[in-house]
Amino acid sequence: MSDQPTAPATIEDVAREAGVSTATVSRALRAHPYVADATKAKVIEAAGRLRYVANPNASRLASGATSTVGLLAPVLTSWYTSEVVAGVEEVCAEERYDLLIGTADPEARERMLNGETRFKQRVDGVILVDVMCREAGAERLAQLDVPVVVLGEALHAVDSVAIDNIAGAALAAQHLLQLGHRRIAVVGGVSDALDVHDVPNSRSAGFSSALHDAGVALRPEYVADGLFTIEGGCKAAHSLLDLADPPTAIFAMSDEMGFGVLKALRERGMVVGRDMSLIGFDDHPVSDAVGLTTVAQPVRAIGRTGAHVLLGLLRGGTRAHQQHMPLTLIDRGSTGTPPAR
Amino acid sequence: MSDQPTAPATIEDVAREAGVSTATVSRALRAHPYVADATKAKVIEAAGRLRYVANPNASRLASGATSTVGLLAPVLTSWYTSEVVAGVEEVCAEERYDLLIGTADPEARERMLNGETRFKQRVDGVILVDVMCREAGAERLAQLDVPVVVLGEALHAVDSVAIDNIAGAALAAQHLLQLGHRRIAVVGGVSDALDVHDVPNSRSAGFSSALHDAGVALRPEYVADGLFTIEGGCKAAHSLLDLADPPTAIFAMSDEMGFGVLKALRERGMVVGRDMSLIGFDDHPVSDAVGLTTVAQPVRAIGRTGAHVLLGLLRGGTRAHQQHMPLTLIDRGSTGTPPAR
DNA sequence: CTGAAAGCGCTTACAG
DNA sequence: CTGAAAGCGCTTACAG
Repeated sequence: MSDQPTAPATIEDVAREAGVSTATVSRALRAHPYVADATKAKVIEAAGRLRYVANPNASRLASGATSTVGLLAPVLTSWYTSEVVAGVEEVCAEERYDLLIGTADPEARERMLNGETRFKQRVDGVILVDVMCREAGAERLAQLDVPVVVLGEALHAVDSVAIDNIAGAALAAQHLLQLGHRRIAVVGGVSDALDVHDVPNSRSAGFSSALHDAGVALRPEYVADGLFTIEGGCKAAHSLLDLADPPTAIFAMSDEMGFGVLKALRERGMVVGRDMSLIGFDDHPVSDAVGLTTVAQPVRAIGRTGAHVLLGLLRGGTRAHQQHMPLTLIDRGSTGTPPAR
Repeated sequence: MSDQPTAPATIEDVAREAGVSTATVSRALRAHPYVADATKAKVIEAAGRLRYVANPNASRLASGATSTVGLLAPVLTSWYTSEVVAGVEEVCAEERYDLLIGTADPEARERMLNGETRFKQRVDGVILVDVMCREAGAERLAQLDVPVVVLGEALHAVDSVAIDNIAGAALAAQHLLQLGHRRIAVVGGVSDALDVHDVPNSRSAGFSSALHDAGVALRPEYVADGLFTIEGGCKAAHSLLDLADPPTAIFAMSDEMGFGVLKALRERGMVVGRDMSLIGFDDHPVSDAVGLTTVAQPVRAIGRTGAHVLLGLLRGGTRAHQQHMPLTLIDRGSTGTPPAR
């Protein structure tokens, strides 16, 4: 009857309180079948009275399951990653899984691929965000003793959730073409991979092939590296504007590079949408404020879907393979018809 | 000698391999004193050969420590929070603590204050980010059986790491006053608390008292609610600009509200820094791109410091009490002298 | 449907 | 400095 503020209640306390064995308590509390309804009610009632919560370390040790999902990402602070993480966290919380987060510096990534990770014995499954492991890396991931889901990159050897970057870039291209642009530039990033499935390469491929389909060639001097940063986008835009025959429209492969382009335009006294058309990619939360037209991707949904795919695997489901999330173009006025020459 | 890809090595395997007891393995691997150097070397060598990693659930169950830090925040996706989380994560990784993240919806917050949380028995200590528990809540937190550190709000009953919001807002006020502004408005947020220590109230207090010290009154009609969102900042700015006698300068209590103000100015064809001076608060990563003058706070350092304070407590250190992080004004040109009437 | 008992893989007094 | 043994708090065959 007396409050015992120290030492949380154990399963034995509950068993005693309910007048059953600890085995029965364990079964009753986890909705295990074959427990008489009356018994179950008694146990739940006793557990509630004692504010009993099973010690996760003990149950994990005994059962062998960790009830924890590991999440590895290169940076946590980008808008994209934090949104994905939030989606994963939501689902994990709903499904009563813990989320263990690790930062994926190159070494951590390599260790992960080798199976010797900080996650060892700590997690039931792993979600990789924007780690870019390529198909070769995916094959090594598939050998791991825990299921893995990769987010942001479409893969075959392991389950993945991604967007169709080729189609997304084509969407941007078609929008600019429809407005009448022909001198169209791209601000993107150089990739170390030849793989068309990585982000810069596939957006680049989708964009240039859409131009090509319309009979417009992507001139080599219209391709500038923006490093996927705001500052890089700014510099890239300046270099494009310094050309003898500058473009009338720019596709920035990310909204953040697009912000840099906006900065460059402002520095030159140019008005976006009139003197220069600009379209981004992502739908960053700031894009609405600055009026940036963009190809929107459902970032939080990517995180949620990834978590659901992984939890499905953990529950013995079959592989979901590649999931492609939908893209939509949002016109905010940063694009317009090309200015008269 | 043969590779056993299944079943990770246990402490018994290592003990056998090294020819010692499991107790000695346990001591040797955790740099426990009183282990002969030769023995220790033998054990470390054997553990390495077997790729042994102690099962965290077993060691936690046996030792009673979780080696895990819990982090609770209302939203994970704001730039501010994700940056703080990244700082906490860095330190936790360095110090070999796991990080367990939870979202602090109002109910979770209340449960936390009551000590019945998802973190129960899972963590050795808790970090609260932007939860706004006030001194009364802090006193309840102090009763918890684990140490707690609060970030973003200066408190007495528990350790806290925050900035001096009053001084920061004064910094902004002085900057505008120096430029010659007298008709100065504030875009902030209404607070449900009377407490001068919460963010909107203290920034508001610091700002108006700095104006007052210069003999300038903050007119009631120059105070607008921006809801701490981009959209809210935009609407607030429009309402200020619709006044018969509009201000010549605006202090936005957050950079994101500042972005909204920028949007409103653009919508009205006004040029920031010339037609209207604007200063924000935070130093959001986009602020550099849009040229927003702001009061910068060291967000990642807040996270890192908070983690260090908590780990110090976990290691038996004494309370660190309030930590105030430094603020700096960054002039990016969105402020200028008032326009001639 | 329920219980007694073994076992999960560590850590830590307690002896020596 | 080291080992035998108890114990951390659960889960889960195995019987019944």
